[in-house]
Amino acid sequence: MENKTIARTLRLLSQLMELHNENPFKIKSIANAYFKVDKLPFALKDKPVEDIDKIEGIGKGLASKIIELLQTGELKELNDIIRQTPEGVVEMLAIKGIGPKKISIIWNTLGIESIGELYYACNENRLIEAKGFGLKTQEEIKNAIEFKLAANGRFLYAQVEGFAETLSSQLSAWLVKVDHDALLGFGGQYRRCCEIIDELEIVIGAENLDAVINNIISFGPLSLIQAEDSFIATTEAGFRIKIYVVEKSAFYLEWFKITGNSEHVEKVLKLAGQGPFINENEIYKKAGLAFIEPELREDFDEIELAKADKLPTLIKYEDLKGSLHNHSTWSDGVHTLEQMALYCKEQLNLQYLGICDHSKTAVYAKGLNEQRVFGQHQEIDALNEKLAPFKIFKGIESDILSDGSLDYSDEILKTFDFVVASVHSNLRMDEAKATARLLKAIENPYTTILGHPTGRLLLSRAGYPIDYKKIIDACAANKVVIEINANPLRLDLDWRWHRYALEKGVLLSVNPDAHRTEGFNDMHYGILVARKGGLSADKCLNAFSLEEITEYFDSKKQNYHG
DNA sequence: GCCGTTTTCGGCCCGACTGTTTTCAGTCG
Repeated sequence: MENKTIARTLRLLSQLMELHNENPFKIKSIANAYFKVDKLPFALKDKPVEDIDKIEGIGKGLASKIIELLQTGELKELNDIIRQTPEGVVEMLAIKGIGPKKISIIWNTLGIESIGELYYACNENRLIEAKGFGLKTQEEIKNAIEFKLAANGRFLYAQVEGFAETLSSQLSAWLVKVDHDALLGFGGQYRRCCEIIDELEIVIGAENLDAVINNIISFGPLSLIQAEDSFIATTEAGFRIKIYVVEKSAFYLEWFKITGNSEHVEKVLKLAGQGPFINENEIYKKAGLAFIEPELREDFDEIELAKADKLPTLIKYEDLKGSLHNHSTWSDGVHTLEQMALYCKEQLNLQYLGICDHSKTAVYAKGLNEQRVFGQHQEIDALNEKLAPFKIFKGIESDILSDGSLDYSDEILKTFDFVVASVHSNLRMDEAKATARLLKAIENPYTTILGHPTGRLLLSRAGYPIDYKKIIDACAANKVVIEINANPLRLDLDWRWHRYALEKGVLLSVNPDAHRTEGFNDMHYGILVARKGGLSADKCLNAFSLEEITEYFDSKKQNYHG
């Protein structure tokens, strides 16, 4: 069992114990163990069992729970407490904005045992009767439930990627037997690299149409059923798959049709006619357009750009020369500064690493006070000598406080090579307040990059509302770069605003926000949405070479060094 | 349930913010 699963199990146990009003200190140590396990730099399953209770925060009791999980895959204590809790009540733990204490009241005082009932109770104005609940809380719970329901059956790109690739190879292997020369391709949101996938669309171009159609129901990995124009299946997790089977000669047209959104497809076909087409290139050629990459087929402005042959050369992962905005053990990261740097240098062949640990306000994340900022800078200086020509830039992820100021004095701020300014607290501001707050941070001469601009967590939290145009215009005026936070849960700045930012001359940066070496991998997802947004390498800060970015940081510093 | 011992049980305690209170509890990052 992986650490992540163990950690999640412990978290669930602590939440359920809180729900059942058990000893708060006991709960706290289990919750603490969840954090500790989640941050371990090694896998518990590789550790001798007798060493587990030596880990800080894990004593005999927790060690035995962990060992039980490792050996049996289950935890009796958890199973017992789950049995004593209605399923719907356990599900409520996933609603943002309410925790175990509030759920306990909802369950035990109001007698509500499912999310559906809870939603109904909000509409009937019944929640405000309970102690500690008022109109605002009721409204907030209602909104959170609506958000959660809207996320039902929808998945992050990163969540379906592995499944999709496996399915693709299984289908290919199956096709080799049934129809050797068939063609296969993904379409829809997956091929367009959308951040959220509602449905996985696949097209098969069959040489032997009958053979494929008559046998596909027996394709083992999916329980397919025949629908009107396709074969459909839903996985246990609720993910929908749709497979279209067409004659091989119609494959490219069909592939094209299921790839772009309907407006894009309609507009291009109006120009191109009905085919047949030997490939997608020919469709665009006949339409008098330059080839449009699948990511761009959203009926944004790509057809006009293709007509004028002004499509951007989309950035590729290989264009990245460094990685900015990452964490280390100095704050809440799993790996040390040196491990993070070596990984970038040796595994990823990058030229530089920007380290941006949390600032002092983020106490929960071991944020750096002024003293520790100096300490980290000394370590960076030493590492830079050791690892040259590889370079670690001294950065910080400075909290944007409620009034828009950063949480260090100018004296400290000027000691950094660059500053990522991000919001981590007070996330429920209205648009006017949230925008004003960000504007003030953008106008701060020490701000180099605006971090995850809306604070959203895809499918889980909406993020605070902002006036995008005002924010982007201010970034242009103050030469502030906007982050594309590459964590698949964030992908924030949203790709729909990349084009506007680029038009205004704002640079973007694909930042993984890595908290461990594996986190750098998220840059792949950042690149996918950056391509979708129309980003080219020359407008991407971390595609700058070491020399170029050094110059960029230096010129930014002219703003306050005079 | 963990830790750290004055070695066998007492003390454990992020801070800001919000919404609910009328002094504080719950939630969050």
